[in-house]
Amino acid sequence: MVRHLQPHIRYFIAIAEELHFRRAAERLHVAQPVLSRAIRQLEDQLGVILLQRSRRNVSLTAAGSVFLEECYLAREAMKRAEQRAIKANKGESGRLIVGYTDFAINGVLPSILATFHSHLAEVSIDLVRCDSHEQLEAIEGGRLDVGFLTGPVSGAGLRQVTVHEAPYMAVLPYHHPLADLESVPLKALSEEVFVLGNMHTWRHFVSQIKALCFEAGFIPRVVKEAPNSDSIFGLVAAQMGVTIYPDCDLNHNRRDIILRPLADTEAKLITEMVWSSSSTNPVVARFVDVVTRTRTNRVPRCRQERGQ
Amino acid sequence: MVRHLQPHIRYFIAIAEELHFRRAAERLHVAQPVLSRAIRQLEDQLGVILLQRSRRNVSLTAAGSVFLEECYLAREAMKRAEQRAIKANKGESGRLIVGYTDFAINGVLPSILATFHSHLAEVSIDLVRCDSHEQLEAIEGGRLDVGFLTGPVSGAGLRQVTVHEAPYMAVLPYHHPLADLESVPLKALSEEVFVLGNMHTWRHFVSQIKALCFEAGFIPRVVKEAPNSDSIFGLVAAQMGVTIYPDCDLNHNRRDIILRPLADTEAKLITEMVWSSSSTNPVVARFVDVVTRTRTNRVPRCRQERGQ
DNA sequence: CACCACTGATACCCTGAAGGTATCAAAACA
DNA sequence: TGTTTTGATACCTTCAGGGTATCAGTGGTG
Repeated sequence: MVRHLQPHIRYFIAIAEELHFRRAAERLHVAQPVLSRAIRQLEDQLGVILLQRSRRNVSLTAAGSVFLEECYLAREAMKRAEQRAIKANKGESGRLIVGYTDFAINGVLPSILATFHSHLAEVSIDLVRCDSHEQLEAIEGGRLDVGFLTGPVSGAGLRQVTVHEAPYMAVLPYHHPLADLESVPLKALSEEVFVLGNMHTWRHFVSQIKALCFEAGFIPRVVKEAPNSDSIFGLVAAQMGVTIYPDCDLNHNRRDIILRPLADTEAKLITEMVWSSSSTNPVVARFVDVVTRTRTNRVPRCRQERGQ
Repeated sequence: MVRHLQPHIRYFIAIAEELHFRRAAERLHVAQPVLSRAIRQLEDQLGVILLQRSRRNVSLTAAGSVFLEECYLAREAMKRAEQRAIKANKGESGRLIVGYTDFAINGVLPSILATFHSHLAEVSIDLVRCDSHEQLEAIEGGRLDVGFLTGPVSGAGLRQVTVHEAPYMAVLPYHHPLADLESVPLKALSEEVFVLGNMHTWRHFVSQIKALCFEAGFIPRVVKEAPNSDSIFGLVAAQMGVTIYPDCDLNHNRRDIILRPLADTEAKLITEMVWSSSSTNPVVARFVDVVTRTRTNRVPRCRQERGQ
């Protein structure tokens, strides 16, 4: 144990507990005169008599009692400081700033965080809702420790692990003719009009959708851009158009839209956990470690059927 | 300001705040190399890198941030310890064990304590209900700081101040013939039977009542001994007898008994504040000081009349 | 009452931790 | 390329803090 309090304080505590200079000196492994002097100095500095000592008896004064209690608190505070620093160094304590997208928070992130919390309850996690490209900047700039964002990701100094892959689904209004099919060929959507997320916050995702359509041989006609998932689904339900969306929990809560797998593509929306390889925060390594080791537990999901 | 934390901690705090060794050194009035070494030693002792320092930049590691926060707490704890010790020495902080009797707690004590609390809120007062003679023993034995008890008091090493004098009153059942008088001569009670407190807890008080009667030329016939004030008044109301009781607030709350001043005596029940002249607790002196300086404010009391 | 055991305080010495000076090496910048 | 500025290193110095010897009351004991 490191000794961060002045020796005077340690000595005072020992003497106050023993109420005996020689015994306290033995306990502290110092010579008795050392204590006589230390207490005198302490009392001089404070201008307060702490110990009432006669030739035969040592007792605490009222001020000494008060000081002793407070010294205990200070000593505990100092011990705690050491221990927390050591734990923080091992990544077992501290703070972690985690970024997430809508896809992540509606997908795997909650269970990941719950798992991590059960492993290392002393780490406090700050969650920040942040678009994928903003997260990447923040991670590179050191403002974010870990990001959960839409891949693919490339960047020097970034490390990543895929935490989730969600197949793309066709999202159709309830009475749309294509909803009769078990699965929807991507090309079948070429004549449809699309509702998509706007380019500002959905940059990563929308450009992937567009690439997907391009590969299938058409350019999607976007009639509406929406800022968030609810708006997109609402507009589809309102028969403003169709859209393509990854298969995540969020979809299955609505009864006014139909989801169908895409037939002729294996493309998936990839959610990556990303962190900086130059990160100095040990909690990051710890977090990544826990997440990768427990990554296997996926939440099973049942297929939605139209009509009841 | 005394410096009770190891210099290392003070240095670490300064550097963490300045994030600059030279500036921190200036602020601390030490040479810069001192800080380089102190931090290295601190880090060695903890086994934790606290400051990430390149030739051009100093920044806190994650563990360093944690340690800094905890160091602040420890520093505050230590400052607080000093200040409380100094205050305790001046009697402005600390603990006071105060004894009281039923008469005191129903008389002047509440306002005295309220006044003291408004003067010195940092003193915590432990109140102990305790009979007069037990209080005297406890004060002499150092187990009690101040007592509020029934006088007169004599004892070497005891100091005292009279905080209240209450004239004795005749306490009569509601329909008692003597209740017709404005004031009751003590002798008129010589043929009555008495309800008094028992000798165990009411020793001081009962012996004074008996002395009073003896001076008036009779020995009171005690038919009932009761352990507390409520019992005494209840027994009087039940026409078991009369009693003599000091004039204090408690009396005036009952409608089934009548209080009349005693006509032919000036005797009063004296409540003394008593403390040990050898007391080492500065709070005692402070308390006594506050009480004696503000003793003048007595609570005025109106006379009770029979029959609405 | 003389004696002894034991207490905390004092006097004095010594060591090493902590502070100082000079300087270095790397980085940033003009 | 030279200059400035940074934290680190080497080495010297000093005094706070630790040690030993001893003192001076105190209380118990034969």
